Amino acid sequence: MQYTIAEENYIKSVYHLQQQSPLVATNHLAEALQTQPASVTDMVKKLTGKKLVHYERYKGVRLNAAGKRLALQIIRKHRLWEYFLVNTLEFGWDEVHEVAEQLEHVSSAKLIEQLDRFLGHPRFDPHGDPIPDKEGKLAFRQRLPLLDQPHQKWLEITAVGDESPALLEMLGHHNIQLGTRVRVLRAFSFDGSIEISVADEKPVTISNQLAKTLLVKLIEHD
Amino acid sequence: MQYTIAEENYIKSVYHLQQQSPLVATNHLAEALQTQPASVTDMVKKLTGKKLVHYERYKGVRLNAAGKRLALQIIRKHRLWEYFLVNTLEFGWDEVHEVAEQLEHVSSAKLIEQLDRFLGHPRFDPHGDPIPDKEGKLAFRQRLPLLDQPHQKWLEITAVGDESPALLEMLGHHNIQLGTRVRVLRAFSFDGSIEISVADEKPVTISNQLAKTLLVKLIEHD
DNA sequence: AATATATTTTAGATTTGTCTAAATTTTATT
DNA sequence: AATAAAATTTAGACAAATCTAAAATATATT
Repeated sequence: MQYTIAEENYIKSVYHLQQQSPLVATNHLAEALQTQPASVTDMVKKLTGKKLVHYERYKGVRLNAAGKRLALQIIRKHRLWEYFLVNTLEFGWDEVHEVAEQLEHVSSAKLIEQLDRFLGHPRFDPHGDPIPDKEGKLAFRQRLPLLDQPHQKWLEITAVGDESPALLEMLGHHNIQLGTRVRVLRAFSFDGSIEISVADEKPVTISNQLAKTLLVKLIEHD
Repeated sequence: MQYTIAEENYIKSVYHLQQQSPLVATNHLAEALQTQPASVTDMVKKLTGKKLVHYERYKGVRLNAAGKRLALQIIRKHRLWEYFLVNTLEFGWDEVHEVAEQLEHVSSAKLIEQLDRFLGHPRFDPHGDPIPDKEGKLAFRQRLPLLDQPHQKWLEITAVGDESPALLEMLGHHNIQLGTRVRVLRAFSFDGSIEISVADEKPVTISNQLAKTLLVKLIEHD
């Protein structure tokens, strides 16, 4: 079957909100979709009719197996397009979201398979989020807040928790990208900022807020 | 302003139908858009209100300057995407139309400019149709029906008047592509077929129908 | 446990793009 | 020029997705 853009957007939002809690509230969904709760109730009933979600009045919604499959397909398209925009068309990170929101609704299995192939089957998008494969499988990679990491250990930036131009500017300033290696040197209790060394260069101090937004994995030292 | 997909499709259809005659009939548009004449009347009134077309009851529609500009923008997107699908994602000619119909409605000036740049500013799409530039200008190239060409002169295939898999198969069989050079050797009055030499190889006979579908330009012999 | 507050649903309306059937206008035919 | 046929428009209806306001239900507070 084919779904409308509105239906696809609801399914995607339910998926994302379920990462926080397994049952998604009407108001939550309404806020995420920038719409009114009454509209959400209507659409959720429709999606129940189409056997994509499980829903109980006044309780909340969650995706069923078919809904989850669909959500992962849409997310796959979104993230592949983001990868394309950044790596092929030289968009900045912070410019891709809106465009990918549109491209993700283009429906053609061949288009996505060929795009994936052209891009070399990337497993992570430009923000470090995993790109579901054809079967919906997500590659795993640690995404621990830089803030809480042990000192002196080598870490690699794996993802960012925000896609704003402001963050991109900040990272440019500090010479940080996905894949950059850092070490936490010390923490300041005054404002929660931390001192880190970026790519083994001279130390810089970054704010608590930035350190919470950067996600890392622990790496073997070498 | 932003236009809906339906509005864009109407504008594009009016543009194409105007190539045949400057004033487009309601029934003509209805047929092209696979819809009912009554729906066309409604939409045409809406487009008149949005100052994209000039319309007189019972007479017909034509694009005004703004409408033509919009049509060329949409066609630019359509043909750039077709070029991308064929040349980057290795689609066949005959598989691109549907997908490009969807992609052409994605709205992002940067997307199109970067795509155009990535593709190397192509001036003709995979069917030989010109790709409007940013300002809406179309490159000119002769597109004369192969059928009516003088014998013995060197000709180059510049476009095809049809995008079907059947035509693609036919051309594959005869080793003909856009850019291929041919000469008309003789015509048969029995069924209107003609004999041609393809790339100076052994002669082949092609049907009247095929000879009408292939468009050529005259080239300097060398 | 009763009541107040917050959340969610229902009811009824609106917009967009479409439809069918009937009415109108134009074009073609006698 | 009158009439028949074709094309077009109008009128009224419908589905999708949304809205506001009111009603219903759940949760929190005393």
